[in-house]
Amino acid sequence: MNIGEAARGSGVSEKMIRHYEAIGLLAPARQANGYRRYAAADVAVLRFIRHARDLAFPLEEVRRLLALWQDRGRASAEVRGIALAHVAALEEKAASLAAMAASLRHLASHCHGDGRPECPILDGLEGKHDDHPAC
Amino acid sequence: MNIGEAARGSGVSEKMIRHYEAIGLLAPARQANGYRRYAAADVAVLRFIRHARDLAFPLEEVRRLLALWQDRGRASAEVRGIALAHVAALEEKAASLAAMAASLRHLASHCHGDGRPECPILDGLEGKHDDHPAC
DNA sequence: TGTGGGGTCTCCCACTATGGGAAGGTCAAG
DNA sequence: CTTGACCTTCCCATAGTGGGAGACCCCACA
Repeated sequence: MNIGEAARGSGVSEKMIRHYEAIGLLAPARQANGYRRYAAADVAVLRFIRHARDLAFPLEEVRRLLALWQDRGRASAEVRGIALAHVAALEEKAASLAAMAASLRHLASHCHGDGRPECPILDGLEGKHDDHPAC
Repeated sequence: MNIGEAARGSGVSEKMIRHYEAIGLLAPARQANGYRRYAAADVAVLRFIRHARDLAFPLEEVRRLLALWQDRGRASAEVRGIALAHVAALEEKAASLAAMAASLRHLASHCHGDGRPECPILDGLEGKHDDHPAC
């Protein structure tokens, strides 16, 4: 099948399919006219990549997971190690974002939000209350 | 003061100070020799930017906040609107990352993580259990 | 036979935000 | 006058995705 059908079958855009090929994640065959030809196995690889990306694995980790996936004799311990490290990274980033949200929400909670110019949010960004960070 | 002192005084790297100038967030004076000269007000602007960036405001929103900050007659309602929209965006992203972490952790919890090749994590990425997504 | 339209090819550029590094000018202290 | 710290501009890189241009390829339809 051609790239369009592979895209529809995998849920990966044509652009990204070409990109993944360019960085060596897959190597589809070529037809006489230069078109890429995708076998069912290629589409499976694309789906694997998409699922890994849906979990926000960086492409370099996708590459490692893909290699392990295609290695019949791999030890599941290695996969698990990658996965748990990524879980930790995700949780850390989520916590960091949640902390920012909480801190900004706290600032906003002190802001009247009316037509007047007084604004504790801007004061906070300015650093006015650096001496009273807790409140 | 020169850029180095402004950097130390604001916590913003020289590189980024020049970048912020290039995109029009501040406009320091120039000395005869071509060096940038920063007044205390410029450093205050840089600190404001840094605090906004610490809360992950995109630079385009920093620009709007900066304009409001420097506008004596602004309505705090507009600031509050920007801030709360950003809080919502942060919380949404945090929730999304937390969901990914939970889902990957769930996969990993079924993985022995020993020397054997069986690996539910890779199976999940492959999409093997698309018919039993709940478990 | 010609034409239109849809698919595909390769390139280049854009985005966000940050940093590295090169090649060169400036200035103060020794 | 040299040395070293500081400053300048300019180019490149990162990660992942998309947009678009200009050029083929192929098939159907008139």
